[in-house]
Amino acid sequence: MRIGELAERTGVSVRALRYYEEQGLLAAQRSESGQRHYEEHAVGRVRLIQQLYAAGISSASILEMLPCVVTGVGAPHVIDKLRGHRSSVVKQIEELQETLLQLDNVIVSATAAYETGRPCPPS
Amino acid sequence: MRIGELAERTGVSVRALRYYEEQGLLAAQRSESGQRHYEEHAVGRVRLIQQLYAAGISSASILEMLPCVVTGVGAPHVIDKLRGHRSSVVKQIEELQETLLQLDNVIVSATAAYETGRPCPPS
DNA sequence: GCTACCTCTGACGTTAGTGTCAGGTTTCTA
DNA sequence: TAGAAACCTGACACTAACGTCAGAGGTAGC
Repeated sequence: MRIGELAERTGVSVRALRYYEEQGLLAAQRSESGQRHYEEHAVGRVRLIQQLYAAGISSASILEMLPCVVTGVGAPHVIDKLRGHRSSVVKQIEELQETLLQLDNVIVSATAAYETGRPCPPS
Repeated sequence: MRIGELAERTGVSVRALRYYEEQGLLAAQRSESGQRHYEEHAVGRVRLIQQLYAAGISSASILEMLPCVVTGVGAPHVIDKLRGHRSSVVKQIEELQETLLQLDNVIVSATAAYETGRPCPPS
């Protein structure tokens, strides 16, 4: 498929896909005229990249661990890095859960305050 | 307390604290000479701001919802925004949990591959 | 073969949250 | 009271992941 279709199927912009290629994260075949052509599995790859980005992992780190993620084989130092990212993700989840509690707290009391007309500061 | 102490106690840089003030997120008393002085509760406020930033909420949004977070009173449209942020946080948590599973998967198979010498692609 | 749409490269712009530096004032400690 | 350390404003720098634009060429339906 061409870049536009990949963009549409993954929900990622064409610009972002070219950027991934620039960073070495996503390869493409080229037609004679220079247009990019992607295999089916590029869809999964793009989703994986997006997930890792969302986890706050930089493109340089993703680049380093991608072969390992794809092939399942990795040198010890790469595995160490993966473990490091793992614990950072765990930490992020914990922090977000705490934020969620705070937001809930605020939403409940603000809603109550509005409904009753009586301000009621969150605990 | 002065800005240096607040920075140390919150783990946030002096520069960042001044930036929060610039954005209207964090007020300070000023001494005659112009130095900032913070109350004790500024510590909690800074941590809250950091949490919201970590949840991907922009300073403009934080500014809008901060009075509500602090006082527990909010207009309906602010409460709506809070609910919007809440669901975005929930989504982030879910995505991070999925990422965690993927990382675990990779770590396990890469470790096994290294230990046995037999590459074993992740499922 | 015309038209509309897609794609190419290259380059500069954007946003957010700082880092850093300069040049000057204030506060603390010995 | 001197010197060190902390603080002030203002300004420019930086990073990351793109957005956007220009100008040119490629592709597909009729």
